Amino acid sequence: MRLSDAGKEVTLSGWVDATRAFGPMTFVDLRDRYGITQVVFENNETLNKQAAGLGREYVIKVIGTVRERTAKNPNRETGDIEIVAKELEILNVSKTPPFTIKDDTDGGDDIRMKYRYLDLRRSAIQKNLFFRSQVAIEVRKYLSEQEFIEVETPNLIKSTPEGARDFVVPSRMNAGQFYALPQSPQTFKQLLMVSGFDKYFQIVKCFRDEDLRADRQPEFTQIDCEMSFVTQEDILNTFEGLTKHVFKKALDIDLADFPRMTYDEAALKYGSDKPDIRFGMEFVELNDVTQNKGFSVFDSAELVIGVCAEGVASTYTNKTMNELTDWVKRPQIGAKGLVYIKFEEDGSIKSPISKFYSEEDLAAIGAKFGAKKGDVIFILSGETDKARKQLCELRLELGTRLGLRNPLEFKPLWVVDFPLLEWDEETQRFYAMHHPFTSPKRDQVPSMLNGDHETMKNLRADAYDLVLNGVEIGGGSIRIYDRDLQSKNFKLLGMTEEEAESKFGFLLGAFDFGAPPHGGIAFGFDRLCAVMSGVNSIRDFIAFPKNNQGRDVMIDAPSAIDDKQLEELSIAVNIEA
RNA sequence: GGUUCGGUAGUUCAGUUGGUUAGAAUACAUGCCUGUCACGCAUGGGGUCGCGGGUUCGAGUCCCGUCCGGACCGCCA
Repeated sequence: MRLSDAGKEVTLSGWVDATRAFGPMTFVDLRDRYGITQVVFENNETLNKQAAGLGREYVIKVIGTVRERTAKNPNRETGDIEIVAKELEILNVSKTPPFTIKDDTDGGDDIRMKYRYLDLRRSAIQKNLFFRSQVAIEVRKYLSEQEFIEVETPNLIKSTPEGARDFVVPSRMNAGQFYALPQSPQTFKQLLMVSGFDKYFQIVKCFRDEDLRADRQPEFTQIDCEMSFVTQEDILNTFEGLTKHVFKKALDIDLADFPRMTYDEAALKYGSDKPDIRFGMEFVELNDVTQNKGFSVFDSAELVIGVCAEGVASTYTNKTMNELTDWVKRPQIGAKGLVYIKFEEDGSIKSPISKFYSEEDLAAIGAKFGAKKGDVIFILSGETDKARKQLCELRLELGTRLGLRNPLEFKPLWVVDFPLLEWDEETQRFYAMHHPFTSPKRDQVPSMLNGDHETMKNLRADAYDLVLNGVEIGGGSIRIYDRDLQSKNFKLLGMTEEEAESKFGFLLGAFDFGAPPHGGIAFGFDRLCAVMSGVNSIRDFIAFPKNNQGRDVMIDAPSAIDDKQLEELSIAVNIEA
């Protein structure tokens, strides 16, 4: 209700957000999903008394007249008006809620989750769910216009212990056997391509029984898509279009064309397959200018690599340097130490390694970065992959400290040309980098069919990720659609022919009946909503999320089941007491 | 499996080197108040300091164990 409604008689229902009583008059803030409206009770002793007795979160219905206020409240959208009540009905009472239902609630995560239905009354969370709904609507609109068809695929499927752990569901009618919940509808959408649906999508729940994070839930939602008769280029264009459409409609932001970067380039420049390109600070390799100068740490390192932070020489004191050194030495990062070179404003160069390096040596290192007066270079060294990963973390931390990671600035990019396979030393076998249905690049098919071990390591796939602000929000690939190539891939992944047949026989069988070339992509829908809102945690974009331990503390799940249920399922629980 | 931070009033937190009866804000209750909107003022009730053990004359504080929550590493094709 706004000023234009003044004079109207209205009926308003909602929850009591707050009451302010002044003897003969009482103000009640009435809250519903549209906002908060002030109701005033005056000139009616009975009604006023009743209103003054209302508790927080009582559900009431008020009949009254909209009136322009004498004392307006510019901080509230409804602040120009109030409802002068002539009737009040208490529809329900409420206990005092355990935390305040405000945007800046006093409740901690724990108690908010336990009373999630109250937490969901807060406009901050409601806003997130409305946003999520809007994004879903825009996704459906865009894909429908492109002639995609939404098809539901089953949730009770077959366990495939490749990849993430499955959640399993025992079958009562098939004693001793289990369904698995899908980690993704991957094989079904490929079968839909074999069936000729051409362009498929589904906004779908997926399940993975792995440890959780702020941006990871055991059940989460994907925008799952697949297309036939397409190349990687077609897919990137289609879904870049989808992303732009959603940003325009939901946030009124026009995204520029997405840059593309190969996996190798991302590793080299950012030490990550999901680089945050809102800021520069690209890696520079320093082996040539740092080694053979007598500093044994660098001399013995496989890789010496650094980043340059601009203009921090004067503000980054010894204390800051010690802090950052401790930070990279934490077990989560695992660096042995941190070397810095300060290019002071007065032209001097300061560094803890200056006894090994002459002024010219240090200047030469600086030149590699184009370092100016006032800049600081941070250097890590060690085994190549580790050093890159550690420097990636440091770069992000420095970016955060320097305010270069504005959560409401959006810089998407495609990372392409992922390796097909990853060699695991421990188990002495290959794992699929994306998944076992991913196709190698077309020109690499012959080497995949005939190559040696080293060749396999270097195979590149038509696999791609959509990365937004350092977060992977989508990933996909062109699939194998040839039976022999798929069999070869399963074999490379350490599966015997029998295993491949029992796990994926249905798919291989389908490939015998005219499978079209196809490929697709899946977006993490919860994550997309969170990143678009500039938030790291996906929990407040999910109505009823689970905690770090995978528990729903509101309904107290998971929980034990009756012996009778166990018996029906032919299951015995075996827990050490 | 591991690292790390936390657990004190309904809630959010403070609590010094181990030392009197554990505090604040807010919420709640009662009373006053005709323009508040974080209303104000006054009064009041409210505590298994997560749990168990230990050290000590004495433990919210120190030690060990354990449970719970947050963030992270491993893991997440």
